[in-house]
Amino acid sequence: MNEVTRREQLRAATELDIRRHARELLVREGQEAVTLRAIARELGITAPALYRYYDSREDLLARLAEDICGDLSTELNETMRDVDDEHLSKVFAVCRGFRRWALAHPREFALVFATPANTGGGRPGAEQRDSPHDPAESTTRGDELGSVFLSVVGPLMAEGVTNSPPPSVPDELREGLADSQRDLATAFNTHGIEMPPEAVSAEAVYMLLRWWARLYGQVALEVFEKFPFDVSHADRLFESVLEELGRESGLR
Amino acid sequence: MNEVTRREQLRAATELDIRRHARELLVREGQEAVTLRAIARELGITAPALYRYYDSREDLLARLAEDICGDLSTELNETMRDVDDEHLSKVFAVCRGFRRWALAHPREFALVFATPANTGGGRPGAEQRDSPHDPAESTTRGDELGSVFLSVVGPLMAEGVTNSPPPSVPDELREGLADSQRDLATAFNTHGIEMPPEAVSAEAVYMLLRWWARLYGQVALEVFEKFPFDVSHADRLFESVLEELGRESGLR
DNA sequence: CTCCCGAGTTAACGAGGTTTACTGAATCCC
DNA sequence: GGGATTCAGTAAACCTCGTTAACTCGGGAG
Repeated sequence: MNEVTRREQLRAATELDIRRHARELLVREGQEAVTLRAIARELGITAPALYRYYDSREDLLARLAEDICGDLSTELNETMRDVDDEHLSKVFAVCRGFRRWALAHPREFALVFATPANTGGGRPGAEQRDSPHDPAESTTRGDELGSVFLSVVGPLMAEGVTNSPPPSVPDELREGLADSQRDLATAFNTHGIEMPPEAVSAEAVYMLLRWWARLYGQVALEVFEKFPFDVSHADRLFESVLEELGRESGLR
Repeated sequence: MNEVTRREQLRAATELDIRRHARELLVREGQEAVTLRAIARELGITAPALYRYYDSREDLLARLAEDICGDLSTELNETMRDVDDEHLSKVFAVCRGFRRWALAHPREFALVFATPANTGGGRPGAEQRDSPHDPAESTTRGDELGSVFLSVVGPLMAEGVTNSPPPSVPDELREGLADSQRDLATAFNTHGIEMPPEAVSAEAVYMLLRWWARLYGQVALEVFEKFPFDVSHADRLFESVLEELGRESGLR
């Protein structure tokens, strides 16, 4: 009744090895250095062998991106462990953790958060393939990261803290946010966070979007060094962004 | 006294052709499709011939990025022509124009605004090369875009409008902003915009940073489709970001 | 009329992704 | 247990790519 056969065990092991080495190459030398042949070389096998595990280089990179999301998730979760139970403290901790991670792993950040999502490049219908990996796993890892964010934002919404001063979402937007409210509510359910549906208000969604957009913008600009001039005081600038966000969201 | 010889004329023409075709490939099929051989093929020449014009593929891509900045600049300038003379209107117009352009040219956007800047990948000292192009031109095109933004922000600062309600820059930041104030002041000079030095206040710089970070974040998230859920109402969301920025900056 | 500069060519190298046909060992099933 | 089967891995090959080196050959300069 050994559900996991020896073959599957070995397979899983080398699969892990492949991604470990791929990851190392990505970190050390950048995305374009993540080469099937280079990975195979470091593993002591030949390049075509990798096709037993992945459909193509592109496929491998996509899987790598999922791994990265997973690792970022666990890192953020660890970060939050050492933080007091104030909801806002946790939100701040996650934001700071995200920034720290992005600055420490620029290449991973670029791969996961700034890669144009197949903008018309691929032939349509190139999505489905009956290929060597569990399709059930595919959505899991990517959403793991969302789970972290949700788990930190959820409590805020549940307590309705966000509504204390309504962030005044523009009327023209309110209607458009309805879809997102539904999406977010089901997301909470999916991730096992109990959430009264009325807590997912338009204001809450609007707040969430603002947080993400500003956090992302600030971090991406730092990672890509695309500020209009050198910002030597990036740390303090980031802190003031957080503070501002907290204030505007009616928190604390 | 014909300063521009026939040879130079031809050279400039094909150089333009090269970039035209490179650009087309970038737009149609993405960055990795911009291949020396592909460009040469479309031009009816052979790949090594391109080395008469560029040091390497990387060099060509860098030059392409500058071209793109230039085109974006002229597009933004044209956008602003049809806008009334209210400073705020112009700022909004530039922001909307930037977003429109980014959504219409995702690959160019990715190349120029979301490419990790050689993060330790290159060997140090690989910067200078005595190569086939005018070095005086190199800084010009990239700054052209900055010029557009400055030309629209400048008037605001000059009139001191931004100070009406001081955006309350945190004390810890004020000191760190001094460098940026100097940078910005010299940038105004460089771009031929007269600007009283006292107008480049810490508040003004802080405001500028916020505008850029939020504009960039919102646009990049849209381009890369990295919002946590589908935002069908992206247009209205963007408008509300602008409105919020205007309000927070004490404008109008 | 020469000489030469320089745009463009051909040939070649090494590296990359991917496919095809194969080997040989582990597994499965009777 | 033993043959059939599955499957990780190999070898060879194909095509594309960036880049270099050695050349051709025409227009401009003296």
